[in-house]
Amino acid sequence: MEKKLRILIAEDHKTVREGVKLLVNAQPDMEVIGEADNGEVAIAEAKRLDPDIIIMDISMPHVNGLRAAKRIRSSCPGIKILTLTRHTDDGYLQQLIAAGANGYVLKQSAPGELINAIRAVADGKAYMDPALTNRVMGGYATRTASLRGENKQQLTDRESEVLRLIALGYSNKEIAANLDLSVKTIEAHKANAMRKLGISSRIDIVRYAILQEWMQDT
Amino acid sequence: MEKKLRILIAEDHKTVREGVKLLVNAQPDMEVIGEADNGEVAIAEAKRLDPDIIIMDISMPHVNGLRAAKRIRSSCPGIKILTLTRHTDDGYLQQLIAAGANGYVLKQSAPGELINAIRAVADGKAYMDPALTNRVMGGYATRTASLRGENKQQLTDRESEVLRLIALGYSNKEIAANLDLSVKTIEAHKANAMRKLGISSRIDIVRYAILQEWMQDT
DNA sequence: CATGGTATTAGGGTTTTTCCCTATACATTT
DNA sequence: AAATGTATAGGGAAAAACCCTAATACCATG
Repeated sequence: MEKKLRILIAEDHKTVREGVKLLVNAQPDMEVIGEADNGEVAIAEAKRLDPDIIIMDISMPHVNGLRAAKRIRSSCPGIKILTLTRHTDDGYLQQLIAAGANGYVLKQSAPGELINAIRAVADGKAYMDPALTNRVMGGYATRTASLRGENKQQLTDRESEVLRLIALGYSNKEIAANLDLSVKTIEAHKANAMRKLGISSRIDIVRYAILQEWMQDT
Repeated sequence: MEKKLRILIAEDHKTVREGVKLLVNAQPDMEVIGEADNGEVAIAEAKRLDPDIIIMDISMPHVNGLRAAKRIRSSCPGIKILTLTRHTDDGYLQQLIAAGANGYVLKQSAPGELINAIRAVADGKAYMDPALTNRVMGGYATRTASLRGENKQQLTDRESEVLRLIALGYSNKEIAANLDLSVKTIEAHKANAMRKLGISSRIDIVRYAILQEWMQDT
């Protein structure tokens, strides 16, 4: 086997960090070699561990991901930086590109998206979450992206609600009783949501839920 | 309906806090009205919110649960204090009783144990986790406790392993493949573990796992 | 050392849950 | 008006989980 991709995770939410680790380590060609819960530690760990790729949350305490990215870019130019964020609507996007981030993935995307992004970035490509491509292109690429079949459909509120309850361990029947709907309806929402995310098992739902930090709210 | 029991959670691990909240709010006669992630905040919130009961982790940063318990006992004598801990073997037990804690529950007990404890303490009774009764009684009560059927059997490593994987969303089949065992064996471990804990659904397993902080390791 | 408890493993048969396909009503967009 | 997407749900097939039982192995205690 080839040498595995060595990955450093910089992310202040422990749960998300663990979720990402779970996902990455499940790939045969990747391994998480370190973690950091703020930008300062991320910079130090980057120097110490010399990972192939850093997965970095842009909103971290003390030194945020943007500043950490700039400093790592200058001190360790060989390390690829893949930024991860919850927000679709923040102003960091242009700045991150300027700061030299190699990729940009939204937390609300399917877990597989992150894996795709890691492979792309490791290959020397730039990676932008499909949901963001439009904005960067000034809206021009809307139709193109759709035609390439790469557009991420986002989940409806009902679908998210159902997935979250499934991740928390409820059966379809329990969810149906809870929301006063037919089990059949729950099944449909679940199936539609999973189709949209391109996932196929309960464990994938749990991973997605952890990335969304759904496991802690309520 | 009677007025609900107003509960304050003092616990530094957010995941556990959220797990307890989930469990407590699922009871029709209880509600979580506040949270604190260290002893200092717990003292302040106790004064501000005047809860009926505080569920307090004894090991918290800054001001630990023991000191917080003492200070709350003196400043707000009407508030019941239920301590929650991971350790069966710490030296705090005697001190906590001296400090005026009304109850003591282990995190590794079944979630239902916590609910029992809350009800007992709210009723003005003292509550001690059955697993701890022996130690307090100087070992004398061993047989008695067993005969009362209140002894908590603790999970074996295999049983814990299986429960944890179930909580993470794996099916029995996947777990069997993972551990190289028959699905039947997984079913047996699951059933035995659930019997020991007195629980009966996947959601209970998830709650238990959250209390154990199993959702973050690995 | 024999006996009883419990841990680990697993099968048979039934019940429950989930999965796949299809369908209707309604809103929005084109 | 037609197409798309959302929310709802049914029928029937497949899969998973559940209940009961049981063999083996180990270990402590009488």
